[in-house]
Amino acid sequence: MSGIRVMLVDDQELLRASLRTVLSADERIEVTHDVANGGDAIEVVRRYRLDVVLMDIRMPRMDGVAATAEIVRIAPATRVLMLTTFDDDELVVAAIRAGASGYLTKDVRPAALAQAVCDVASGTSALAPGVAATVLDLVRQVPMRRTAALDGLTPREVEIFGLLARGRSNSEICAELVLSENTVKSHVRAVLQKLNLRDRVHVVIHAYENGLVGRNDLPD
Amino acid sequence: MSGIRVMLVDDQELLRASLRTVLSADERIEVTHDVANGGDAIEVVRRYRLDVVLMDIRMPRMDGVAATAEIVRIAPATRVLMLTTFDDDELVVAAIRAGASGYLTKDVRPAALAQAVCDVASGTSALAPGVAATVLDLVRQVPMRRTAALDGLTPREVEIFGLLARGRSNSEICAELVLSENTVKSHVRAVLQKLNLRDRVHVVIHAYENGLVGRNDLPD
DNA sequence: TGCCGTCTCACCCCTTGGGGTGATGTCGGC
DNA sequence: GCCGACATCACCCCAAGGGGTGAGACGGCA
Repeated sequence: MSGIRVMLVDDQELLRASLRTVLSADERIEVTHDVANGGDAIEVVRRYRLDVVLMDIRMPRMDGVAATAEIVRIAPATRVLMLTTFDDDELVVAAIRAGASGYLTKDVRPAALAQAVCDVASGTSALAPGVAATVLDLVRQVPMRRTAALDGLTPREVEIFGLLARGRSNSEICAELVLSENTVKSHVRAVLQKLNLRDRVHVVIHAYENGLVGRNDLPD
Repeated sequence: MSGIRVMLVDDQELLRASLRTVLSADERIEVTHDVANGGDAIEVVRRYRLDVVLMDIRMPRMDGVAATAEIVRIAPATRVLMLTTFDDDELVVAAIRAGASGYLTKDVRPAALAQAVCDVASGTSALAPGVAATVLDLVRQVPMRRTAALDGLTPREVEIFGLLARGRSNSEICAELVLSENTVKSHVRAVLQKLNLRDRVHVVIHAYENGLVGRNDLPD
C-alpha cells in the first residue's frame, strides 16, 4: 500500500493512540511513526520519508514551533500540520511562520482531521474553522505584522526566548547553543528590545502570561 | 446491559470521541454521556444516575475542580475521576479536596484507564503511578498544609516572594515596602536559600509552575 | 532573666546582566 | 551586482544582583 505516510508528535500517549486509531480508519492514510517530542520527531524525519507530520505545539524537550522550523528545513517536502489545544493568535502565527502547512485545534471532528491530513499532503492548507487558507501566504509574506507575543523575533531569537523563559543564564545558553557569550548577549538584548521587556525576569512572566510555556515545561 | 455508567467531561471533542472508543471497548463500561464543560456536566448529574464522571481539570465556563465539588454535593454516589494533562501538586490537592476519587494524567495507557474507571466505580481509588490511595484521606484530613511551594518562609519573605514573582527589582521592592535596599537584599537572599532557587528568574518560574501566581496576575 | 526568631540595616566582595557601538560573513531578493 | 536581514563576535561601561558577615531592635517564651 502507498498511503499518506504520517507521523504523530504529541507528548500524550493516550492522544497518540487515539489519533492513530482515528487516522488508520481512513485507508488513504498510513501512520508510520509516533513520538512524544520534537527532538525525536526530527530524528525520524532525518531517517524516513514522511508526507505529513501531525504536531502538537506544547511539548517537553523541544516545542512544536522549533521542531517545525527544523523539519521544514531538513525535509521541505514534508508537510507539518499543527494540532493543538490553543488557537492563540501568536502561536498560529509562530507556527505558520515556522513553516506549518496547517493549524487545527483539538476540538476538530475526527473525519475532518483525516481530511485535513489528506489536504496538506496534496499541497493545500488546512486551518481551523473560520481561518481562510489565504491567510497563510498573507502572514508569510507581510514583512512585519506586529502580533505581539513573539512576533518580530527571528528564529534564533525565538530560540533564545525559549531558553530565557526556562530560566537559563547567558552562560548556559552559550553552552547549549555553542555560541560566544557576546553573541548570546546580543540576542538577549534583541529579544528584550523587540518585546519591550525590561529584563529576563519579565521575559519569564511574558512567556507564562501568554501561554508560550506551560506547566511541566520545567527548567530541567 | 448494566455496565458502569460513565460521563466524559472534556472540552476537546476529539479526545471525548477517542475516550468513548477506548472505554466502550471494555464491556464493563457504558459511556452514557459526554459534555464539553463543567456546567453541562452538572446538569446531566441532576437528571441521570451516573457511576463515574471522567473529568478534565482545564475547561472553559466552569473548571473541573468546581464542577467536581458540586457533583459530589448533589450526587454523593457518583465517583469523579480527574483526567488531566498536569500532575501539578496543587491541582491534585485541590481536586481531591473537592472530592475526586482519582487523578490520572493523560499519558495513561488506554487499558489502565478502563481499569481505573472500574476501580473507582467499585469504591476504590485511582491515582497516577506512584501515588498511594492512602494519600487521599491524608490530604482530606490534614487541615491546611502549606503545600511546600512556600514552606519555611516567614510572612515577610512570602511578601517579598510575591513581589519577586511579579518581576519587581530590588529597588522597586524597597520603594513599595519602604525598606532599605540592603534589607530587601537580605530577604531576597533568604527566599532564594529557603526555596533552593538560583536567582529571581527561577523564583518567577517556581511561582508559575506551582500556581502561586496565575494569568492576569500581571506585573502592572 | 536569657534565648531565639524575625526584621531591620550596613559593608564588603565580585559575578551577572543590560546597554551601546561596531565589525565581520552569509544568504536571499531585486 | 548591491542591499538588507540575520547571525556571529568583540570591545566598552556600569548598574543590578547574589553571597558572606555581622549587628542592633523587638517580641515571645521558657
